[in-house]
Amino acid sequence: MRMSNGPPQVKNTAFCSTSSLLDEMKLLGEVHASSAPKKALNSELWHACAGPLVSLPQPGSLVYYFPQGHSEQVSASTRRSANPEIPYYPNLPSQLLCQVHNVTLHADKETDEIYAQMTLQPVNSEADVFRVPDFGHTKSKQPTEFFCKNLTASDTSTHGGFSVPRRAAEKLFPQLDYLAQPPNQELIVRDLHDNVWTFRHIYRGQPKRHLLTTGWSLFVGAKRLKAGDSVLFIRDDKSQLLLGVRRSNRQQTSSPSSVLSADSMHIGVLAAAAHAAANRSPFTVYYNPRWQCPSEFVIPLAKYHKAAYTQVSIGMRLGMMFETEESNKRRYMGTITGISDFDAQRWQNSKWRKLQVEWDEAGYDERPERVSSWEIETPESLFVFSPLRTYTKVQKLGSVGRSIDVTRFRNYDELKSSIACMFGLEGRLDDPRRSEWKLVYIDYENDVLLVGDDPWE
Amino acid sequence: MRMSNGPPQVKNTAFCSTSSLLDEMKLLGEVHASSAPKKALNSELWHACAGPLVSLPQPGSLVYYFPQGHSEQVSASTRRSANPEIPYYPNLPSQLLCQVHNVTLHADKETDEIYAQMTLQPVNSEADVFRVPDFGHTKSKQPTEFFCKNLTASDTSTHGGFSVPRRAAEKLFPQLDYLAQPPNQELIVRDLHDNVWTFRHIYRGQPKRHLLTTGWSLFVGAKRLKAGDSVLFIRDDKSQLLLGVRRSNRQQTSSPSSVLSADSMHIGVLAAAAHAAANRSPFTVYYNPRWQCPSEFVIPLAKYHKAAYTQVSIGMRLGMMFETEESNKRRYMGTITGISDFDAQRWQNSKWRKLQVEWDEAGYDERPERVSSWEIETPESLFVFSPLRTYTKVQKLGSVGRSIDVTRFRNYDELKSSIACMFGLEGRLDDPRRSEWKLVYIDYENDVLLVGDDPWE
DNA sequence: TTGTCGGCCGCCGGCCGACAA
DNA sequence: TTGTCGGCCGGCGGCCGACAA
Repeated sequence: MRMSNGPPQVKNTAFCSTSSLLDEMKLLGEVHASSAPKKALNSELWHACAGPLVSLPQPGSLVYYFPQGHSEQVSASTRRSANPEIPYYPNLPSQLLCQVHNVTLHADKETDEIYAQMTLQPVNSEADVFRVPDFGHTKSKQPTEFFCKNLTASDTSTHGGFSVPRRAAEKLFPQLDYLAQPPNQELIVRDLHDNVWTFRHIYRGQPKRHLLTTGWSLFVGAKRLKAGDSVLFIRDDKSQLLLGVRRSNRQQTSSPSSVLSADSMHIGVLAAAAHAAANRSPFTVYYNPRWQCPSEFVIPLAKYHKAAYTQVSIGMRLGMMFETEESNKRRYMGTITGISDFDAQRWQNSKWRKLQVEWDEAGYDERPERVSSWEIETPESLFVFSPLRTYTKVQKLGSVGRSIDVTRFRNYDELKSSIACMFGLEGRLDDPRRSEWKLVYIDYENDVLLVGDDPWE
Repeated sequence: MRMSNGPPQVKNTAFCSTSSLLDEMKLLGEVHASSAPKKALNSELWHACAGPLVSLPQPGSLVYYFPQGHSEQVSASTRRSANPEIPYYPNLPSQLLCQVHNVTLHADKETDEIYAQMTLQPVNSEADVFRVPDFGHTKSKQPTEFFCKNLTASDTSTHGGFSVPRRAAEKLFPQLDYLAQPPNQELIVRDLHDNVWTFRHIYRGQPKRHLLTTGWSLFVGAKRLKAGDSVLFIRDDKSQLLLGVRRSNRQQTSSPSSVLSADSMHIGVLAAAAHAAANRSPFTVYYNPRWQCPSEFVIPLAKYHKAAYTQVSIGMRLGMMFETEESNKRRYMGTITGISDFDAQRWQNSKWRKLQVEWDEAGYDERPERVSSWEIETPESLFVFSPLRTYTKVQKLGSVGRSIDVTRFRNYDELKSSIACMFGLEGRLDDPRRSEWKLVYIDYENDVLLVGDDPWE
């Protein structure tokens, strides 16, 4: 990583930009356009719409910002890759250490497409960190009271209503009075924009099933849902029903902007970051998790450091999580076939998409040919002691595991021997035949390491 | 105006960027996204939708590009004015002499909102001009076979069809067979995207009137038209019917971009222009004529020079054209109350919006407090020999006038005496009582000066 | 000349169980 | 368990002239 030196008056500018930052924070509580005050979007619902793989950095935390990744998002939006003739910004490193100042959740009024706005402030090192007050922003994980259904032709046709999967209705909806003839109730549900939708929920037919009838077609029409799109329901902490929409990839419109040319947008990304880097002043980015190239370009430091613990080499096997069409996680396996600069011309020695991968399953459904080291799991990064296919279960381990602070360790060996000591497993961690402790898993988002045996077996 | 000096190897870079420009031109014939080949939009229809006040520069011509104006368009789109903390580009002058390389017409697939894409190449002076081949692009004026109607509640309700103003039906639609009972026909009409719409045109009712019935509601639904929006019909050179849409100002949605922050967009505008200026390389801008701040930021040289001929001073009367709610031109009168830098901090000595104006009619309907000298008409710039209120008629004079090349003259006096000489009017042009030649009018778009008497009186 | 309304008719939106995947 | 279909009923989409601005 290239480090750019801050100007001599770093302290001063940092102070200036901090006060303007606070102004900005006040503004953020208010409106984007000048209309009625806007409530913050429901975080659980936002994350449910975002899918299981999307996580956002915590306000106050440190991240690396990758201009290349940001530029890729612009390319995906404009459907034009960056013009090679746009100017160079020699003072802009390929990764920029930043403190996250705030993260706000948004959704497009028209399409319900979710995105996040982040304000990042470049810092020289962790020592520079200005502690921002905690605005009560808590990490929101994928809700457990959740279901997501891919809409069928029947669900979206004008001919009928919505067929509710049985488990979903029983887990999420208020209990029906099954003695009534027929059993039915009125559901009151809110979407991301806090619009209220009411649906008639009825249990009828031969055989019996749960259906949403009256009110459903209004919703389909308003959101312009098509077969293949998904709807999801969650119950929030006040056990209010909420619903969201995920459009199929095919449905992604994202018409080219009529505001700014693709070139100017790419230049804007780079110039804004370069200016912020030079002055240590905050800058604002939007992150659209559900677009074609879903690589995050704001990487939490802990997640980034994971990659530093791991040695990768050509021929090494790797796993990587993707979202399935049914909105679940699924790990795809592959082999590292090359390690090189993704863009040797413009971003020499950048860590962005440095690894070339050949995927075991060459589905027409596109997986990237190039990935970054922090996106993948390697045998070492996962401390493999058991077959890879069981890992998804481990990620549900949570409470039965034990945790230690990963950041205390300077390298993999220190970490490993400390784990072994902690659990009385000296010498046994490296031996795949001793399987009392089958699984070890790092939860990078929470900076903790979980150890436990497989509770499912 | 500040002039920035080109680098020593100007010739070289100019050559390089020219060849890339030709590549770009080839690309422009193809698609924006990678789908089926796209036909060029109908220019007459585009201009009809744009309204009577919008004109675009000719490919190959010289213009001044104003970064401030471009930035204002971004502000209008994001509804956020430029952050004062965005970086300075000391090498970017407030106006940039450019050659227009191409102009392509576009319309948003979703909203039919029109916009134009222009590629501009900065040049040092007129001598630098690289003559681009003429792609047969001809200037398209407001079509004469044209009508535009503001939609009423009845027009857009689901209850009925569209009431066609009588003159419009008789001038534009194919003649009905008035012997039929009732007289009716099927109209086949295309929109900007070349979609075909068919309407039943019927002449019925008591008293008789022209109506569009079957097919109309589909169109209203698809375009999401509301009362207050306008539709317009034109007949092209092959006497095909075309129709377009103009949304009411109230209806302008333009939700904030989820791609780039407003700051990054503003920076992108400035950095792209600065880079293009430094390298004399082409850059691309989008111009959205129908947005809130409709000031053009790409000004034809002839129009710009007009302002140089004219002296403005505080207290001077001025006229300026605006579009009325009925999509007609209307001149509003005002008084110059100040002449000063619009943004003395960032754009010192810029000519952009240098004039402060107090308008005679302080309608709630917003007219700008500040304008640029080339946007206005002053008594001198119009060579006033007759009351202002007749000028709109003169602009229809066209063929009965005579023309001379305005650009030959270095100042107003030279121009005036040459006109006088040309028409044998020495000494009489300045005398308001000698009225054989009542009116003199400059058609800035065509670089010609028209002289004639008022054919309407 | 043309905007809005009441009247009226027929199509399709929408609720139902049958049936099969 | 749930996707699709045929049946069937009623509300509203949509065509009409009356009437008035």
